[in-house]
Amino acid sequence: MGAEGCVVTGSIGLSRGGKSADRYRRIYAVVARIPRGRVATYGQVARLAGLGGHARLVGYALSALKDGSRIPWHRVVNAKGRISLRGDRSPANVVQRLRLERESVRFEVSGIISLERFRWRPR
DNA sequence: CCACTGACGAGTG
DNA sequence: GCACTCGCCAGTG
Repeated sequence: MGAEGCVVTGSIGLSRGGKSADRYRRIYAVVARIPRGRVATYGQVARLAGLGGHARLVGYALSALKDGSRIPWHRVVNAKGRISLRGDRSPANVVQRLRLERESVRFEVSGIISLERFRWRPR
């Protein structure tokens, strides 16, 4: 799908000065480009968005997404290849795993994804 | 303005 | 591989 043209409508309540809002927009734009069946890490997304070193912002930005947004947030995992949402106590955790498995992304017994195999490598 | 929290990551022992 | 620390940014009380 042409994710590049996907406009982000998910405002987070930041109406002032646009610095922060612009960062969020970049983050969403990158996540929207992750192809089906692939995953990217928070740090990777931050780096691709020109925000190297701010992986935490990516997680913060994704947490602000609403249900129904077109952003494939489930394709973002941590550096260990593990799903981590609010200390593993959120139902969204299960949703993420199910969505990924449905895209053929396999989980190992330890509950992690082999980044060697499924990491998105944009060219 | 300060303290605390939160979908993280890299470094250290 | 695990536990702990520090750095970074944004939002809330």
